[in-house]
Amino acid sequence: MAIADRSKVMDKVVALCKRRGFIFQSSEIYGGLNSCWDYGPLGVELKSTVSRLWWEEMTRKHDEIVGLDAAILMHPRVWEASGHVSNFTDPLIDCKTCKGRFRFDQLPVDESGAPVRKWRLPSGDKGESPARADNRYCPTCGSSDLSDVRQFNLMFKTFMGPVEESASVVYMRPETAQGIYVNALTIADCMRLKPPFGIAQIGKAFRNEITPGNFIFRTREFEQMEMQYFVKPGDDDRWFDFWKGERMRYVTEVLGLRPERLRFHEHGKGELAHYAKAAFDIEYEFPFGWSELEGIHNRSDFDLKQHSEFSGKLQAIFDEESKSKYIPYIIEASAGLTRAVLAVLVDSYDEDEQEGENRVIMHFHPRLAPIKAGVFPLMRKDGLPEIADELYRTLNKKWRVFYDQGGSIGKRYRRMDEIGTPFGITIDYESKEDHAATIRHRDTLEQVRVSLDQIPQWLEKRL
RNA sequence: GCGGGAGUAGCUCAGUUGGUAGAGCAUCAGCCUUCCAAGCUGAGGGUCGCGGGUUCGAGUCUCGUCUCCCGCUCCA
Repeated sequence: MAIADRSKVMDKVVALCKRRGFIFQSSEIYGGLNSCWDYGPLGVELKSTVSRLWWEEMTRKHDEIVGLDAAILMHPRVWEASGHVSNFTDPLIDCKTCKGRFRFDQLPVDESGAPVRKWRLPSGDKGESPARADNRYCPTCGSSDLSDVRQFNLMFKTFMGPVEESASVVYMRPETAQGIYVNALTIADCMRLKPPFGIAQIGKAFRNEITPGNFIFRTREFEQMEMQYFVKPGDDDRWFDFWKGERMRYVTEVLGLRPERLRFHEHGKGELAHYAKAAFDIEYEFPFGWSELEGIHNRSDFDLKQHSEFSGKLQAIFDEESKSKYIPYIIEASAGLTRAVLAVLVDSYDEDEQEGENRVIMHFHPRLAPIKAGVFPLMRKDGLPEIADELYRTLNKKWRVFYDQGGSIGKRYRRMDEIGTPFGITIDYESKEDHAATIRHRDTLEQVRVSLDQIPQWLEKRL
């Protein structure tokens, strides 16, 4: 069941995704576009299933969590308040000797002599252009043969309106969270919510990553599933722990990822981001190494304080007990949808080698499988296709089911194994007598005989 | 963005000193086949990543560009 060389799994999954219509490169007939991927018929089924399960997990299981779909383009001031304008703009330089790349402000300075090199720092968004003169060197190889400073802004810019003036510059959101923060009080009002309450959102975000890569793991256009939970200050630690537990349960029970490939990491004080009071990562062991799947953060009142200050409108909630206003704390559960899809793909991939034959199997949980069952007439004659076709039409009203009468029965099973279809339903000659079919299980290869009119219920129980 | 490697059919590849594109698998049609792929017959599919240049002629030489893989940063 296990694949000896897991490092090859990425390549195999990428190839499978292309071959069988899960995910392929954007604009491929024009040579492709770096870091952009299109989700094909099976990929979109898988992705939307993962996001639907997340949505149900949030908004159905918790009465106090409501949904939102905010615009991708937001007022530019939002990103000043959030800290993205200043923190997402990195001055970087390259070492010409060892080819390393570093942030300018993290380079060590040799104080022994008089300043030799004058640095021209590109102006930031606020128009500041600090000039500096000193002796910086490469922390790796010690060389002082360094490139000029270049400004990397991780936010995509675009223009609002037909005229490209700087006044109309807007950013594509680099995270979905801010859409929730700026609407939080409106939503609390119109839904009559008091802390603790949550707002869930699934949507695209854009980051001009310096180095995208690893298939859909890090892309410049990506999809997030975020739930921001608003609580009273003082309750935040308790809710932080609560959501840690909820999210750990989700990745194991709902996504069904193998426990041995999951680990949980609570950040120490030194590694916290500027907005976070506490952070907890859920990491998955991808073929390329341990990487973050999602994070739970205690963002304190940082975000709403910032928006209060920048907008001039206090983002606070009235507390009946104390008759005073307070800015709620935010516990954030932020997951990468496209990362979850990748984790499910590589976690499911398996090869079964017998006598030189190689069977590729995607062990999707039936709940996640893009196609739930294959319906096959054993022979393409003697009325078997008609029976199979009728069953197919019945089942396909409720689930995505695939009808196949081409090739030997074994070949049809393999085709379904490769795309992770959990059940193969075969109509044989006995079906004409007993009105039943054989259902073959993808993982166990067990076969059971189920009456034709019982099949919908039988499937229902297992999906 | 920088350094290294690569780009011929959906996939894996072949293509001889530059002479005008092939194989296997896959796909489709038909036949065969009574439960775990690759038996038979036939068919479709490539302006050789894209764009210039050299040449009578370029998959083959040259330049540019795009994309992918491996490192250097960042994070969902």
